[in-house]
Parts: sequence; C-alpha cells; structure tokens
Amino acid sequence: MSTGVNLKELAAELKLSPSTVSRALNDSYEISEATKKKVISMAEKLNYQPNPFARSLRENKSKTIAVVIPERMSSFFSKVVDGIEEITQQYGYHLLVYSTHEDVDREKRIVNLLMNGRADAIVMSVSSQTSDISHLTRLHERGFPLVFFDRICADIPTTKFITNDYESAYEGTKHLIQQGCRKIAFLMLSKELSITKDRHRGYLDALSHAGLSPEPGLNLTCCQGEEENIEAIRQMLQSPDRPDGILSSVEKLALATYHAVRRTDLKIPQDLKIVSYFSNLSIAGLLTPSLTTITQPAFSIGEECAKLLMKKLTKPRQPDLPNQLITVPSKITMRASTIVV
Amino acid sequence: MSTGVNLKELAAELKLSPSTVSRALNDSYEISEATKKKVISMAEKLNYQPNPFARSLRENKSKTIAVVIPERMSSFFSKVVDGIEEITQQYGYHLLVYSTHEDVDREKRIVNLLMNGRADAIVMSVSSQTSDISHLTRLHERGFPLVFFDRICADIPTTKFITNDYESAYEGTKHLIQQGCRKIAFLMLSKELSITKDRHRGYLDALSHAGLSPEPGLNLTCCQGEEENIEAIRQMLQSPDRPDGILSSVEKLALATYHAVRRTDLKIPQDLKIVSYFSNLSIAGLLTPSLTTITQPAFSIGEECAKLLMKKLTKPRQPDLPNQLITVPSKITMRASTIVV
DNA sequence: TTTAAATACGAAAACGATTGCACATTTATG
DNA sequence: CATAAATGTGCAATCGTTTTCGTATTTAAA
Repeated sequence: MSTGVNLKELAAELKLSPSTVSRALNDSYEISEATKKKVISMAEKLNYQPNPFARSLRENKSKTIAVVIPERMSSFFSKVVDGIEEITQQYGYHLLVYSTHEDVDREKRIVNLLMNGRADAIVMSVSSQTSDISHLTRLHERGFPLVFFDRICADIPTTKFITNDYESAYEGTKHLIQQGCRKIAFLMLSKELSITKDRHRGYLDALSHAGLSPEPGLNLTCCQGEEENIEAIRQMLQSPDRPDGILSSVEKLALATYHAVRRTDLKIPQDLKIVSYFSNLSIAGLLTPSLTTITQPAFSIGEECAKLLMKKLTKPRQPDLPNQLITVPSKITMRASTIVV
Repeated sequence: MSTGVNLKELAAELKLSPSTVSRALNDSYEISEATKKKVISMAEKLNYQPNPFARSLRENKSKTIAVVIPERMSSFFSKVVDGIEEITQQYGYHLLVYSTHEDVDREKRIVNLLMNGRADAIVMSVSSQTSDISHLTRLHERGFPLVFFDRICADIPTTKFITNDYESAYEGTKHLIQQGCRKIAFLMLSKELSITKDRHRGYLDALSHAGLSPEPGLNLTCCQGEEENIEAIRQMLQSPDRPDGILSSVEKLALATYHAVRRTDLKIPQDLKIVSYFSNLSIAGLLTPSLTTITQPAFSIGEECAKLLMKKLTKPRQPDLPNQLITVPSKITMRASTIVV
C-alpha cells in the first residue's frame, strides 16, 4: 500500500547485508566511510523510510507523545499544544492529541488506552470532573512518564507546570477592589480542579485582606452547557445582592458573563467589573468593553513540558521525572472592563 | 517500563501456546468456548494489553489517522478535529494531529514523515502557501488514503469535503448589496487557496448580477501577521475610495477588521457592513456590533471525513477513495454588523 | 468397524528493524 | 615473520503479534 522499499530490499540493491545497511544508516563506527556514503545515497535514491513500527517494537519506544486536554476549542489549550509541538517536532517526535471533553470517563478510557506503550509519555491537563485519579496513579506507578500542566493532580509525584494561580487571582481580585468593587463573585468550572482551588484561595485572601467577607452566594460553579452557564450568571446578576465585580477563573465563563450581561440592564464597567483568566488576547481587546485579563504563557508552558520530556526521553540514562511544581508567572492586563473612564 | 504482561507470558500462565491465546482473544472459531472464557478472564486479570507496534508491524496498519491543519487556534479547525475524533475513537483509532502553521515547508516535512506508514490515512486542509502540491500527489499516487476538507487540492483525484463556498459567498455578497453596500471589499488569506477562489467567484458574480463592477483595490490579500493585517485593512478603510461593505473569507480577518475599524471613525454597520465566514458563534454574537456570519458545519465535516475513512479502513476489501467533491451547506446568520436599525 | 470430517490446539514463519557475536581481512607490533 | 589488534561485514536472534500449516483427538457417516 503505502510502504516503499524496506531494509532488506535496500541491502539487496547494494549487495550488502541488512545489518551493514542498518549500521551505515545509523552512522555506526563499525562501518567504513565509503560504504556509508554508498548506502546513504542509495537510500535517498530509493527513498527508503524505516518502518516506524519495526523500530518501535525493537527499541521499545514510539517517538510519540500523547497530549490529553479537556477541550480543543480553547485558545489556552491550543497554544499549549502548539508549544509542545514546536519542541517535539525538532526531535522527530509525533503528537497524539486527545480531548476528554471535560468527561472523566473519556479521560479514563484514553489513559487506559495509552498504557500499552503507544506513546512514550503523556502530558495532560485533567478534566473538570476528575476527582478519582486512580487511572493516573496507576499509570504513574508503572513508571510511565507523565507531566501535568495547569490542571494538575497534586497527589501524583511527578513534574507539574502551573502559573502563579494564587498570586494572579489575588492580584486580579485586589484590582477589582481597588476599582471600587465590594461584592465580588468567583466563577469556576468545578471545585475539584487544582486551578480553581488555588485561584479561589487567592480570591478569598484578597477579599479578607481588604476587610471584605466572602459571600457564599457569589461563588458560582458552572457546568458544561454554555446556555445554562449564561442563565446561571444572569440570575446571579439580577438577584437582590448581585455582585459588582466578577473574577472568572476560566476563559469560557468570561464569555458567558458577557452574554449574561447583555440580557440585563447592567453596564460594564460602571455596574459590574470583570477580570478573567483569558488566553485569546485578540478577542479580549475586541470585546465591548475590552476585557481585563490574566494571561498565562500558554505557548511556553507547552514548550517547557516538551523540553522536559525530550530531555528525559532522548538522553541515555535519565532519572524519573522529579516531583516538582514549576510555576511560571501569568500577566494581568488592565482593560476597559475594570476601569471607569 | 510501561509494558505489562505480553502474549507469551499470558500463554505460559495459562499453559497454552501463544497462538491459541491470540486466537482466543481474537475470537477465532477454532477455539472452544471453554478456553476462550479462560483466556479472556486471565487476560483481564493480568491486564494484558497487546503491543500496538507488534500488531501494526504484523498487520501493516497502525489504527492511526493523521490530521494536518493550518492552525490550531481556530474554532473551525478545532471543531473539525473534534468531529473526526468523535468517529474514529469509536473504532479504536488514534489521531496524530499536526499544524503546518500555514507554512508549506512544514507541510511538506509533515507529509513526508507520514509516508512511512505511521498513519493509515491523512485528512487535511492545506496551508495558504501551498501551490506546489507535489508532496501530496506523490502521497496519493502511492495509494495512500488521503481526504481533503475545506482547503482542498482540486487536482488530486480523491474525496474532498467542502461547503457551498460559491453560493454562500454569493449570498453573503448579495446580502451586503441588499443592505445598501455598493463598494464591497473581499478579504482573503491567499489567492492559491481553493476556498478563496470559490468564494471570490461567488463574490464577483453577486456583484456583477447586481450591476456592480469589482474594484481591484478592494481585493485585499492578507498575510500571517495579525498586526500587519489590521494595518492593511485600516489603510484600505481610510483610503479615498474606501469600501462600504466587507466580505471576509476567513474568520481571522473578520477579527482583524473589527480591530482596524476601531482605529478609524467608521461605525459598523452605518459606514461599513461586514459579513464573514466564522465558526465561533458565541464570539460572533459578542462582537460589537454582533457579526453576520457564514457558518460552516465544522463538526459534521470532521465526522464525514472520518466516517468515510473508517469505512475504507475497517471493512475488508474497499476500493480507493473515489474522486468526488462532497458539498455540505453552510449557513448565513444575519446579525447587527449588516443591519442598520 | 472403518473412514471421513470436524474440532481444538501447537510449532514455526512471517512483519522490518537493531544488535551481539563470529569471522575474515588488513594493519600494527614485537 | 609471527602474532595481536583493528577494521569491516555477515549471521542470526530478538522485539510481540498474527497466521499458515500440521496434527492429534473426537465425532459423524458409511
């Protein structure tokens, strides 16, 4: 079908044994320069491509990394994957990309499929539903290289990349307070998520340091359906003790908030100020009014994950991925959604 | 490392030969129900996972589809990939996803890497730079299953999925004319792209049927840099014979247009009306004013590509993918960017 | 009762690469 | 000149499956 010439045929063409040809192509010291030359030029002429499965079988590695994300339609995750690809591609690695669609059952299925060695490592961000992490611990206990980013599993002793969630949420909340907000709502996807925990702590501490007390009714846990989220937010906005500020811990809920506001008489930023974690800067600037954002360095997060893995996988005798939490700073950008002119 | 028990060990445990165990697991008629039962339960107990590379090597297929797209951060392409995954995952197929970043050299590298059989098929949308298609014809001539969607190669005799680009562009342009536009600009990424050709034809025909003549200065070919695009559009908008309507053939240029308009005194829709191909409906409604869109059924395009491939790859003796052009309708949604209230 | 057919399983050869080992030839050393 | 070392190459095993044969046993048919 698709396969062209193989090693044996190439060897026959050259009147050499497959072993010699293999060694020549792998630049073994045992082969004379003369034959190497000949072999390489003939290989190019016949467009020889080594069979990746034969090689994987023999070497017990696939030159493939699996990336597991909760959703594809997210500028954050898209950029992270771009960052991963940028690095891995330089090493000749391939990327299997899976979306869990925020569904823990799908996540389990995917992870279990990956236990058979189809990929040499996994880099992932867990689904918002993930609380039982047995599928991940099992993987890790088998010695499978596993890296988390953003939505991590704190309990699994491996390397995790996050942004300074606590601080950035603290800063975002503080900014809202400085702009005059007194009743600030916190929007989240799921209480289970590492990022919502950290960001929520930052939010709470900023409140209390400012002498404000958190109101339980202003903690809104959203679900997957966009319309439900919009309605839930609208209800909150139209309730008697509506918030005058919002800290949204994920991009998608900022958009839902803008939609919700449209269904009310409220004006941003006069009646309601908004800060959100948000990765699509072009759109943040285009929203009306433009959105004050906390931006995570998505692309470089991807790059860092990949660099770590490439080091582990391509160098000879590397230790296991250390149990460490690497924090990269995110950046807050003030825009019109928090500033009354 | 990651691999658990293999077939031989499983067989030893069962005091059976590997061949019997293999057949039992593959539900061969030659094996008695009793031993099948025993084998299956032991396999589950030991959590036996067949080695995918051994299997691929033997069967000469990888259960993997390669998806090649020009960019990840696009709601259209994200949704297409989601659609593909939705189907392939049901068949136990995996997805290698590559982004060309609109770079034809990267596209060539990727395609050449895929010639070694790492994937059983490719579904792709070509980069905006792609005019030389030798890398793709070579692939196709080798009998490699190849499906195009959206940005297709008309010259390669295989199955392609597109939307009714001519008609939708015609309708979009007609709508602008009906709303009073007389000088309508056409925004595109590259003249090479199949979609820009078709959409441009629809645009031109709508103009001429309305008795309007196209103005060369209103055909704007943009590049990759967002800022450059915004500036180019701004210049056009501030030129003496500026357009009063815009048909943008890709999502990203609609956003650039909104940015550009912000740098002028123009008001949408009073001074300038906009229609764009656009897949992110949530954001289309959030733009100010909301954007009149031509929406392609991205998810089902992905599903259709995948269904076709799954049929070809999983059924026994399937013919080559037929040389056909399958058109699915896109949908125009009028919003505030074209309607003066 | 003999023969044919069905049933259930095992031995071994692929698939296409890499690599430890053996071996022949050449070059260096005493 | 004899021996040791270095050099270049081939043989064959291996990775973990699937599958073609072959064969032993049981069952059915004559």
